[in-house]
Amino acid sequence: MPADALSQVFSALADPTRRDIVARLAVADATVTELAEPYSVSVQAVSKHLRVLEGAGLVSRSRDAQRRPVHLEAEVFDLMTAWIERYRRRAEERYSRLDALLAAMPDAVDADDAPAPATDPTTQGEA
Amino acid sequence: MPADALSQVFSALADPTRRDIVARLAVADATVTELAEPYSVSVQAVSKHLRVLEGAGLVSRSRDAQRRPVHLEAEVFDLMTAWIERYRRRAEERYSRLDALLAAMPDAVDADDAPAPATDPTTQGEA
DNA sequence: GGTGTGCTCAACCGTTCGGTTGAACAAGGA
DNA sequence: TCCTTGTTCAACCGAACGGTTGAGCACACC
Repeated sequence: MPADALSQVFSALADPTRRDIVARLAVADATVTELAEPYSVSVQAVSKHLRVLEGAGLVSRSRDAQRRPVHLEAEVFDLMTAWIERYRRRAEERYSRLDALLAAMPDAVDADDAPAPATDPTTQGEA
Repeated sequence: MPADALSQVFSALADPTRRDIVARLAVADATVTELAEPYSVSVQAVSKHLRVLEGAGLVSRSRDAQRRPVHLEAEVFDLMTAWIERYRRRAEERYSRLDALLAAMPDAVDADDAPAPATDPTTQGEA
């Protein structure tokens, strides 16, 4: 079962080796052995990492004789950015609202006790 | 061993339940039982999720009698955004360069064969 | 055709992960 | 004081993860 796209992308990037691979692919396409060279793991391990990255849509592979050049696909990044921005923005709006609230009632408000007016219950779930 | 910050954040958000928790915390702070209510898992499981989110710095917890209100910390998002933007931008630059290259030499260039000029070897690793 | 190279498939291994249940702790309310 | 509520701790379980080694496949080169 392929899990949702966002989960795949985040979990693909949760591994430092995979992030480093992405970083290197951002400067140039590379083959599996080229990618494996700087690490102290087997080529097979890197091949597995690439399969994960490909599954997440972060990377694509073409054919060049025996070689399988790996190419970074930048579009998927937008998926993450969209998710992140959505909730960051919301959180920030909430702070502004809290600031306004605190400004409006200048005494006796314990910040930890705010009952949270729940202003925007729409579009709550992501799925 | 606490793993690097970026790995923790990405891996924390790789779980759909945890992402949903973040989404809900973006609209208002909540206690553990409140957060657990909509899901079909035990409160303990949610408590574990929160520990992961806290470890990643995505969330903070205060005290209110027996309750432990959970609060979304928006700053960590910047860490991810910075990483993502860095490599997305690089990849896009590379496409522009490739476009320019292809425009400059209108014949006989096999895109898959580019030997990768390694334009910016500095700041290659992230750690 | 045979050999070497690049890569993947398959099986296995130890660790981590998400979940469970059961017990414990902490604090307010009767 | 006892009880209930909110939360965490501890032990356990099955599945997934990151890694290994060994075999196999696909293709270029001699």
